[in-house]
Amino acid sequence: MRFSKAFIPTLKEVPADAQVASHVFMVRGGYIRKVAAGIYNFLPLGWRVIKRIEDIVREEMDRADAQEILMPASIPAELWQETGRWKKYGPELLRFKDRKGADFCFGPTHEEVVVDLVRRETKSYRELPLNLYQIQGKFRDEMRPRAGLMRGREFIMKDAYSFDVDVEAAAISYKKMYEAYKRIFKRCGLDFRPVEADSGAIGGSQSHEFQVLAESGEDSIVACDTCEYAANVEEAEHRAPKQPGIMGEGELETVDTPGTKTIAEVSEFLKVAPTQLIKSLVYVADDKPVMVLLRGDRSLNEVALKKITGATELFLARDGQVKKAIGVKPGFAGPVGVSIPVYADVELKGATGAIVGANEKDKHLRNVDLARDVKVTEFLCLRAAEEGDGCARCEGHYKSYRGIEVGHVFSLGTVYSEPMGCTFLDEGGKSKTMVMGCYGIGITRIAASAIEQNHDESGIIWPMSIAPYEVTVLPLQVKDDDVVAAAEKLYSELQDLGVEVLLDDRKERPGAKFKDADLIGIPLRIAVGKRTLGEGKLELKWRRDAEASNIDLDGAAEAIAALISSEKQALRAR
RNA sequence: CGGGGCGUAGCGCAGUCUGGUAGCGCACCUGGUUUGGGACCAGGGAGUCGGAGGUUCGAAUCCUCUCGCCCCGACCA
Repeated sequence: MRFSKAFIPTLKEVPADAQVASHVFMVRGGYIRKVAAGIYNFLPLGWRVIKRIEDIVREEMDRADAQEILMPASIPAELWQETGRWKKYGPELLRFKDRKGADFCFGPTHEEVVVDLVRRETKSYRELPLNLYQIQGKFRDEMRPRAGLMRGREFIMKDAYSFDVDVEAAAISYKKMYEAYKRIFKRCGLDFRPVEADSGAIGGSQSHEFQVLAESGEDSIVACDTCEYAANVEEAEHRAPKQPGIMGEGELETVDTPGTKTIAEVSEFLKVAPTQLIKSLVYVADDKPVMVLLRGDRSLNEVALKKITGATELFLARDGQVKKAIGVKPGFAGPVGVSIPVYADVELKGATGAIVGANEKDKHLRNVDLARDVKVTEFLCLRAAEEGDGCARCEGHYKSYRGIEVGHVFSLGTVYSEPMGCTFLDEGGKSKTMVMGCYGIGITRIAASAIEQNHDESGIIWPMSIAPYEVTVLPLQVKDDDVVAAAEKLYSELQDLGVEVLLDDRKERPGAKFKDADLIGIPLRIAVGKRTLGEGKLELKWRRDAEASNIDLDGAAEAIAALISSEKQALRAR
């Protein structure tokens, strides 16, 4: 492609609504333009990146025996009513009516449609396993779209659905997808971790998120420094401590703590560390109040509490509900003498000398001995994991990271196949329900996360595998015939070798071309200038490196093509 | 959905408090000089001041309503 003919509107200034690197550079580099909140145009460069990512995903999905189909974006409400999601899915589901007034939605995910397809066409165990996938625009009316392509409302997703005869077979399908995902993200040049995720209310047996490690990520994850264990902090288990988290001595006493409602205020007022306090939280689990005890500086792992209580709906109690349950508003709530179930974090087992709310306005209790003074229903691992905690699986310790979720694999069991009657006949002629899995990849989010992970102050640094072009050729003096001729020759030779090349033939000064090249982030840059041309050389620079080097003009195209293909091989082999 | 902020030329912003000819930088067009890290000079085109209503002799500016966008939070197969 010739830059002079290309639709690549680059910007010098940072758009006011962009905060994160991927958003800033994709707008400045002429990759995307906003149409509405969370909805974007993909310009030629942006679309080339998406297509390259899609190609990698297709290759690996096909290799894992999945078959590509395309389902509609518009889905009739009847299908969603069958599974009850028409009611359950909130305002995030974009609903609309056709001219006859029939309800439709713009599919945010396609379980219903694919199950409907498979239940009609697949009748025998001989046809299973079956794995169908599509790459398609999805719409989710997010409350708060943000950060460009990182969290959009309309976005491109690869979604796959597996159908198996039983749980064991489904586990094999799951594993195949898990392995395919690892290959996909590696080939995209991403530094990622598969992490254990909440399989929660949906009921499946397992679930993994694929998280790209990046400071700007929305998710918090912990990963063991010794073994392979990594998990979303919403979900992470951790090793119980050997010693109680709070120790002290003294007589149980009531102290006045006027107006101190938060942990910080109480610790400030009593001149003790927050670690000497016990945080008493009242939650409502399916309409029943429960109390949770944590050390003052910890936070709750809500998923763990959900599992323990078996509740499908769980939320922090409002002031009035707390008052009703234990007779005092939050701020002075405590576990001594309450009649609702009390779940304490294991860290508090054997705790003495703790400070808790007195269940009386403006009063706290000091020197509480949990064993002596509190009726604890159960000690459990309840707090959210933090950096430095002991690993649940080995003797290692956790490091914490921020992550961007680019993929999610999920075993669904029969959650959809059961209500929709997706069955088959087994060898004995008996009707059975298919066991499913679903597997998503955020195609557009991969593009954003690749930039989050690979950029500097000047712009993007694309991995070779997903870059819009593999090499850019810059003729530096457009009025010098020798320079132009050499650049044109190299350009056509590279094209003949099948290299994706962008020739910056614009009548710009060298500085402007360098700046745009850095911004756009094509991994290899060849500068054709009269300085080096006189010695029969071209200047070659990797976008990721600070220094350039010279290569011979003779055979340059072949040498460049070889560099590109070995770079791509390296990503595959990683 | 709660809190905060912003809508003025394609982009970034000033002007709004204190009503009185709509501005600056970048980008764009023309001409000239420049040419290895976003050149310079001269000239030029471009804005229903988000929208509707109101107050006023007069509204970008004051009032009411509304729409859009951004940030924080809550939420999120």
